[in-house]
Amino acid sequence: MTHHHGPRGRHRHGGRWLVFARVERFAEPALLLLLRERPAHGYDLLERLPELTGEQRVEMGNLYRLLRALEEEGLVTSAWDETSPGPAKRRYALTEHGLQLLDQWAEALRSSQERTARFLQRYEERR
Amino acid sequence: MTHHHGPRGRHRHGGRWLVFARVERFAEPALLLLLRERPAHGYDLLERLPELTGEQRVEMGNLYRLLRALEEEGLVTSAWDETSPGPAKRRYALTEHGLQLLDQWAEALRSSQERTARFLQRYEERR
DNA sequence: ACTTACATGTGTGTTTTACACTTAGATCGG
DNA sequence: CCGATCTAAGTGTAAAACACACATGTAAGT
Repeated sequence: MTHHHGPRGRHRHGGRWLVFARVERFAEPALLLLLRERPAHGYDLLERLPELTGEQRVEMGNLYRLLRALEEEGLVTSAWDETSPGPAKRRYALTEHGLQLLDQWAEALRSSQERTARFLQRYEERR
Repeated sequence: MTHHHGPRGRHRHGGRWLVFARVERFAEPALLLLLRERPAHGYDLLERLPELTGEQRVEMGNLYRLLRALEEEGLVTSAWDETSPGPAKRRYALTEHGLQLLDQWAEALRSSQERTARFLQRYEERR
């Protein structure tokens, strides 16, 4: 049974297109920001991400993979949380490098805001 | 010789990350907007796109494919321009559907602006 | 005993983007 | 005339980003 996905940023729904206009890799700066506020484990981050990404829920499989990738790059560290009860939790914390990358993201997002603002201005100009 | 691509939205450069924070599929609304202003052919659009996307040049191979995809979806129409001299030009024009999709994009981009603004606000809060 | 919530993952297909390359008409310098 | 360069439109393909399905185990509630 082959899947039939539409384009990623655009989905047909009730005869019209739904467009999302997401920033690529936005889950990354979102994670870094949440982790700057306080260390947390994956499931916790998964639940708090929509505060930043909008209603759109980040796919959990990819989230865990992303966290491990960030760790490989030295942007976060992790350790099993032995203290708390329940299923084993891997607790992530931001590193100095991760903090720096977050700063870069913030700058890039400000540029993105300006680009989009210019687009919208030009869109409004002659319509 | 194997290629070595880094992550798409992030590239190492001189010891630090360069982050771009691009909106996914942004070339699409950019094309639609340019075509709303006046019909044009691919190469022309290629040169004018950076006005909207920033310095980042849109990859030409993908641009031509995107234009044909837009046509298949009925968002633009095209015809060979017989009149003008030089290499054959395929002239693209926006359709009513394309105009509607552009409107959807504009709305989505406004939402994106708000999301990003919220992110940046939260980023600035406690730093 | 069964279901639900918490928690962390793997497998894999699709879409989007990056990079390399091709073809062909026209124009310009030597 | 010959080669380089600009204009114009593509193809091929690999990597990266993302979506969807599924697996595994703990704990709590009913």
